[in-house]
Amino acid sequence: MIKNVHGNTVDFLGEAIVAGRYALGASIPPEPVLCEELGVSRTVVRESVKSLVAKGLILTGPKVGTRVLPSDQWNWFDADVIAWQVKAGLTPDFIRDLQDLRRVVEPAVVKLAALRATAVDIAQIEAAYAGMKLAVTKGGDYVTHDLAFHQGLLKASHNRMLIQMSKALSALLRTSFELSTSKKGGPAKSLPMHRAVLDAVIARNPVKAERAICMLIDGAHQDIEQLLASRRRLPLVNEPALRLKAA
Amino acid sequence: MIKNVHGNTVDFLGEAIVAGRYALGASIPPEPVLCEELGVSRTVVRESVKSLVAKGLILTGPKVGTRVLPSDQWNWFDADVIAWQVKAGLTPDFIRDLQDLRRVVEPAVVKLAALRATAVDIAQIEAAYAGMKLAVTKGGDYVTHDLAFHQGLLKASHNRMLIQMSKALSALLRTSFELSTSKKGGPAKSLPMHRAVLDAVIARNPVKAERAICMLIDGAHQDIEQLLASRRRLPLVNEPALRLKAA
DNA sequence: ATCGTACTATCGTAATACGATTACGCTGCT
DNA sequence: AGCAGCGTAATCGTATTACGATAGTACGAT
Repeated sequence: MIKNVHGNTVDFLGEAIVAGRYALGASIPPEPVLCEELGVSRTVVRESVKSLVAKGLILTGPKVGTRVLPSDQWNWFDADVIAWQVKAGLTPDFIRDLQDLRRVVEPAVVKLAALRATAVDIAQIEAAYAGMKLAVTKGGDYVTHDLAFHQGLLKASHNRMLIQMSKALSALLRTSFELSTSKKGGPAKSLPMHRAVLDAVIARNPVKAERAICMLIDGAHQDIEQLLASRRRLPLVNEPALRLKAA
Repeated sequence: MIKNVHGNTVDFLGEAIVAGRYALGASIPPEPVLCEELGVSRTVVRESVKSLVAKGLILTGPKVGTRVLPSDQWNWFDADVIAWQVKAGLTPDFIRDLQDLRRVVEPAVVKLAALRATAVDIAQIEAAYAGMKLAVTKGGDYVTHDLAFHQGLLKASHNRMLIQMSKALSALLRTSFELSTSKKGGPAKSLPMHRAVLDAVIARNPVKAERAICMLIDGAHQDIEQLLASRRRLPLVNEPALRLKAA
């Protein structure tokens, strides 16, 4: 996936930082060194650094260099930051945070969606559900439609802040699904629960919708807990990935 | 407040975009034009643009120029974006979104805080409460300590995602307070409610804590609704603010 | 031993040049 | 006259060089 020099550089540095390859001190190599290591001009390095500053990952200053900020100052709802964390390996802490978030947000979202969903919103969610159903009966990509389903709910809440969480929740859902497949009948079991949520939203019944989504979440919650219990260590990606320009 | 050329440029462009001064089309002037208008080099303009891209406000491409993205793709949890929105004027939509968020997040946060707060967390919240009390009895800055109180609760939830919302919620709290002052006895009335929340957290009683914070939120909610009802138009900031370097 | 000053590493900004990409308009064909 | 293919130009992307600004560090003076 070759985008451009800037994008590659941002990704490289972002991944490295999120993966913890640089300590929190005043660690990152000075700009000229990065230029040489990555084989790009200082222009690109600087613009990339600015992007990372904008995402709250680092801090720069004359002579102080470029230092990594504590992770609680990072923009954890930024799509790139999440992607880098996912690529670097989902730490138990991160998953736990995401689970908290989901248990907080999704019930509230479906309540709002039940109150505010437009016909278009519902049509989109219905389409996603159809895709899920098809994937179960005829085989196919279940997770994509599952994500679309939940994203549709987010959108139907008509709240910009809540919609922001889409990327974060997707990361969790994808992980949760990743192991649901290994268990037989995961999708088949969760399908009717999704239907129940959608029906409650269509019926404009917030209470019912909330109950339904909670059942869904609890199921996934158990799966995740099993996952965390089973594999103590999560996979880490380690790639040299220097020389961005070539390829 | 003079930071540096880059910071000023980002702020200028960010404010302009958030304030809606550029339409959604392919609107923003080309880089050379911005250079001349702002009196800065292209280097600065480009780095600033990259920062805004990183925050999801704009999108760039050769020949297509720099176009503003729809606001639901912006990083609404970014501190800068929120600051720009606040400065540009809190639209009713924005306040409504924030209120939704608060009603969703804060109850969940205090429940988690009641379970997870450390002695240090509680000490910090207690200090904030002391500040609030002092402000009420002897006069002083109430809102700062109020913000510290809620921020302390966020931190005590020990969830990175939830902590992120601090900046957003602060914007709402500050607004909510802005008019509580105009009403007599606002702080005096809210003080015991804060105490109740803190006591419940110390007692490690999530249910009680949630009930207490809900009362607090409902009070603020009513204030805000009054505000929205009373003034149909909210103040907008309009400043030419060209020539960033001078001053 | 402590304070102050000079030094130097590192980022900040500017200016210029050229390459890459793509929207737009033109030309030529049907 | 309408459409398709191609060329052109506008605009961003990247590289290079140069110098200014800042802040940490070390040395020297008191």
